[in-house]
Amino acid sequence: MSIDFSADKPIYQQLIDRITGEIIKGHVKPGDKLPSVREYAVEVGVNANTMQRVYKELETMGITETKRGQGTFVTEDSIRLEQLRDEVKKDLVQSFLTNIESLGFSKKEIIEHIQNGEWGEKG
Amino acid sequence: MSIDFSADKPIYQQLIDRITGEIIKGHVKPGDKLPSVREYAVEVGVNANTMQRVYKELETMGITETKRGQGTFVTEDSIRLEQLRDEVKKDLVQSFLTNIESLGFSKKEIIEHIQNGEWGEKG
Amino acid sequence: MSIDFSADKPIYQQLIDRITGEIIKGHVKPGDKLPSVREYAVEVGVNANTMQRVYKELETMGITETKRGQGTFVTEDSIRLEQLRDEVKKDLVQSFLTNIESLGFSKKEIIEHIQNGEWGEKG
Amino acid sequence: MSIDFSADKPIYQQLIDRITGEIIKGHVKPGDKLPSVREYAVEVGVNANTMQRVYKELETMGITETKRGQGTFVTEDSIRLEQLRDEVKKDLVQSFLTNIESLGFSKKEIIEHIQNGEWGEKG
DNA sequence: GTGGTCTAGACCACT
DNA sequence: GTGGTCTAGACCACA
Repeated sequence: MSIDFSADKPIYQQLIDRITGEIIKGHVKPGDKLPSVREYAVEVGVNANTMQRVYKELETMGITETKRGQGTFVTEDSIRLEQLRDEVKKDLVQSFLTNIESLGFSKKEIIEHIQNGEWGEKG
Repeated sequence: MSIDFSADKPIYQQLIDRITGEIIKGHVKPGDKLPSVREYAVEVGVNANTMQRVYKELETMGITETKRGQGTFVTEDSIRLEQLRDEVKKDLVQSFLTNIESLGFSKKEIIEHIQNGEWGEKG
Repeated sequence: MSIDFSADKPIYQQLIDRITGEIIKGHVKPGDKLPSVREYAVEVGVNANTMQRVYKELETMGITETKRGQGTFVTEDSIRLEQLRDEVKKDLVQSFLTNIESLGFSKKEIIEHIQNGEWGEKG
Repeated sequence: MSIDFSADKPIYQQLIDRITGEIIKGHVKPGDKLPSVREYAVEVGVNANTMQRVYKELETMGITETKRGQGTFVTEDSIRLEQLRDEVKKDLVQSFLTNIESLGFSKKEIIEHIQNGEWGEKG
């Protein structure tokens, strides 16, 4: 939930993932207004420049739209959001499988490990 | 199988993963001698210092042992190698699940995607 | 206090020992920021790569944490620092005793020599 | 007792320490004949060149004497052997104290640790 | 020949 | 500015 400043994953990427996650989960809906850059930066304790970059990338990805003078909003293009969801899922799985392979594990073994694991929702 | 010089993952990490993978797969066995630093560096087309770093890291991980003037050998401590396998698997899955969660996907949905995907054994 | 460029012990190891010592002595405290790699390198007169290696090793040992773009900090995990102190002390004494033994001295004789010696507090 | 091929201390140095130790302990006496280079090399499983170096350094140190055609003998100069004992002891303690200091421990604390330790002869 | 250390200098991503 | 990676090339100790 919180930002890990020592992680290998860049802070801005962690923030992109978090916001993307909120949208995927439906906690944030198409047309919703995001906090201002400064507000959000203060909230999570990062530099405003970092948050600026996050918003910029989100807009580049077509996830948000900026209305001058009004702020940043989640796009109302729900088809785009569906695309986003699929893209993200595909990338996630693809890079995971690449890792599995290069490290010498079989897909079967790993899936079993995930299913038997003691994490999260038991889904 | 080969090194991606433009990937986000550093070359030396790719090499560590590769060698670790070879050991996990059993292609390289306890007590086996690895190629010399310079030899291996030439083989994969990286600088000798980069390969040196890879070997050093492997030794720190307890995977290899160096006999001065003779070369670098995979440890004969097969218990350590079993540990290694488990650690690597656990880390792999753990970080994947963290990603899934922060991006708002359910474990169930992702596993289905992996199983139905067009990768790996069906690839 | 200063670096011996012609010692048998590598420069980077001397630097690790020095920083570790500063922490053990309490001159550097949990959460303190270390000088930047380049800054410190200039200060002691070594190459930046050498210092980079020192910092990397310290991080691997769990003594420091790096916040990207901000610098390197002593871990705030004071339990880890206590562990460190004990580990270092144990290793120090253990390797000394191994030496004593292989060279054929008794522990008693050596301790007497240390206590009567012209070093340290009496120096 | 045995040679550690993966240790940080060079094999030849380990062997010098061992032989020196045997003399200090009195297991090997002034005038005693040492095994031939080849014999000894086979016995401990090292390269003959390595053992050659060991014998050469011992002679340089004035500990042994070579009689052509007869072999290598521990010097009968018992004053030299006493000197040797003292030199070795002094070096040992000196380097230990240097380490203690650079790592931020007090002499007192370390001696207590040695005395309370669960090693060796309890001497 | 083998690993290990160090330098000099370049380039990159992140904040 | 901060840490991180990589190259090229030199030099060293060890077996």
